[in-house]
Amino acid sequence: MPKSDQWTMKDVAQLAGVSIATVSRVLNHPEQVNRKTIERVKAALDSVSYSPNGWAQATARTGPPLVGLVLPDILNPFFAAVYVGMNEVLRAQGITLWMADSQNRVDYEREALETLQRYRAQGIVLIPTHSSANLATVYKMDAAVCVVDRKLQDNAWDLVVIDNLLGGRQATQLLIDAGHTRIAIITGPEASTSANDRYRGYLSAMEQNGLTVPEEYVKVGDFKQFSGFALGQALLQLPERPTAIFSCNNLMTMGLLEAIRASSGLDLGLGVAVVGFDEIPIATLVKPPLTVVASPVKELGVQAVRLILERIENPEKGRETVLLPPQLMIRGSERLTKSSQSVTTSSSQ
Amino acid sequence: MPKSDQWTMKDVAQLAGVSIATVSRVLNHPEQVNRKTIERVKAALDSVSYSPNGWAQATARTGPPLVGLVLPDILNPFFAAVYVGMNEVLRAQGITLWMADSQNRVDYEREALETLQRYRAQGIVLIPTHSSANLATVYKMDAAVCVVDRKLQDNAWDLVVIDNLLGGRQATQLLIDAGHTRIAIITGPEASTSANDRYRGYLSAMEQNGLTVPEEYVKVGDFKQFSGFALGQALLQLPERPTAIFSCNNLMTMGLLEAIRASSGLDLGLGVAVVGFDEIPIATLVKPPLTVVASPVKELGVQAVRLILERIENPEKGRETVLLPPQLMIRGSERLTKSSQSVTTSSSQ
DNA sequence: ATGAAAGCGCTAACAG
DNA sequence: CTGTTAGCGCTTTCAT
Repeated sequence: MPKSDQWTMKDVAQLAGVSIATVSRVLNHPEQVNRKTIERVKAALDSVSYSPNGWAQATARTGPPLVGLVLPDILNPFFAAVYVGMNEVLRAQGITLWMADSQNRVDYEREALETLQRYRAQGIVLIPTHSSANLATVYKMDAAVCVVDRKLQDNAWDLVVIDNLLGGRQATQLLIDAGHTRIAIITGPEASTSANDRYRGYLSAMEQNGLTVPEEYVKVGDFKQFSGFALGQALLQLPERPTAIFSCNNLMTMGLLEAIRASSGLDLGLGVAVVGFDEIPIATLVKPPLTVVASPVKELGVQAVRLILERIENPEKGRETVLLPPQLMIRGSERLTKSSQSVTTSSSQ
Repeated sequence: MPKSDQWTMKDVAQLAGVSIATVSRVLNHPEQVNRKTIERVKAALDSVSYSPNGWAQATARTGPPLVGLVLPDILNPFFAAVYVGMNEVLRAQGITLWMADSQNRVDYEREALETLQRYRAQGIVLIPTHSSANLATVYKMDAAVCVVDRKLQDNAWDLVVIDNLLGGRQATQLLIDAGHTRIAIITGPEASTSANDRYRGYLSAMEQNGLTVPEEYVKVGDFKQFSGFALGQALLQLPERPTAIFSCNNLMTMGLLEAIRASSGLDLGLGVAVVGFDEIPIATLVKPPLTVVASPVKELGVQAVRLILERIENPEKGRETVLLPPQLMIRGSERLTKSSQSVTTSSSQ
């Protein structure tokens, strides 16, 4: 319900019978103003429920503290958690956080970065969509930049990532320790460094244990639920079916579970074991509960903000990389249940 | 990597040997400028990779198109989907979307609203945390306001909501049709109008079918996962245990499933049936797949933006309410499986 | 303690 | 076509 147009300081000044400077003072430095004048101005102020024009304020001062977050998909709870982590510490500092969803598109990502540049953001946290597409744009940023979760090709900025190599290795080792030898992997897009690292961790653990990795055991997904489903089905239909699958992100794990559920003669823990990367909300709801390599997601945001704030403070500070160790949540899905031999018969009745 | 401070139009003008106005022109109305001058200015422009100061632009013009979204919890995919829906249509219009997470706190919500007011947002989409706490603040908004998903006490603004009454009725009827008579509900906080409507829908369906609702069958949760878990456990331990439970939102349904899973002698479809409100990502992954009353979530955002844009166009337009019908996703969890009689014995071995 | 005035970086008439 | 000029709404000297 827009009222008459917006009130300016000039209006208020006129109302209170003072100069515009005085109004500004009661707003920003009340201690410099006579108590009685304050009263009068305040009365005028909320008689029109005055609200300062943020844009004008910003030009007159240096521009307000603003930090931006550009992420690939807000529907992914992983990324949403980064927002939450950042927001918690920024709010305490009185800094505004602006989030943009690039929808995994490099052009949207570039737009978002340019917007942040236009508004002179002091800091930018970027979860890149692609490891090199927007490199040039990022170079031009006048803000403190911190890259999160996925590496850029040029490692010139502060960085906060999960130790994906370690995580991939741990997940795989978990399966090996559970007695599996035929272990498949559903990894992410080649452009994703996290996916690559997890994959490399997998390879390293396999090799270290003298296990072979048949080509058809390596499926490259796109980190979305459907690819987990489709590739999961493909794996389950192999003649030499893997007994364990390592799924490289939350959404694909969901899809994989769906595929397993849809398969005849198989079930989680019955004929096929699973370890996923990333916590998923249903991990404790499936049977057996799902073992995952969980990322300290909110912590990613918290650390990113810390680095940003430090760099705003001291722009000359050396580049820093924070490697957050993943957390093993061992819940049971990494092993087959006793009855797994009888699967085919028991479920076909 | 902040470079020397930021370049202004004045600098560029000087570099190109033209007036500041000319620079502004090549940026905004190039057709009014000599081709050769354009070249020269453009050269200067990107020799310093100039980026206009958005704040200054905003004061000089009317202020750029800006629409805000204030929601209670971005980690809840339901709300995140509203963001996505809004973003899709706003991006097409070249309007910037600013999102703030109120974390379900009225004070944070008020802060966010005031920020939007300061930046002269042209439109605000509000998913309220409380039905009355910030009423006064919302009244003062100079923007086109559209309330989404939860009603405010004073129905003075455009509104887009799910038809919760209908949804509650449908969910309950589904259970009744499946043969249940002992039907419990886990509803949401009393302050939430959606929760109330769903609850009323439940009551109405029960009454209409001549079924009684024992007091202990009505549990009031807080829309978070844990309350679903705790209240679910409480229900399952009742002497006169309900055979069906209607859970009133996504998170609590997750908790409820967890409680069922943790219970001895019971399982989904074995002794207890469930219908949930809101789609959840695991709905198709549990066994039997979960029947839900799903909300067209992105559509909430799309409709909200439509109303906002219409009102910006014509502020005098009458208040509008859009009631989106929920969608029944009948998947099986609303009924008990044949073997449900033998549950207690079969699982106690 | 207060007002006048300059300026923040940019846009948009208004003259030539 | 281009430069001069007057704002936009606010903050902040600099006087008084």
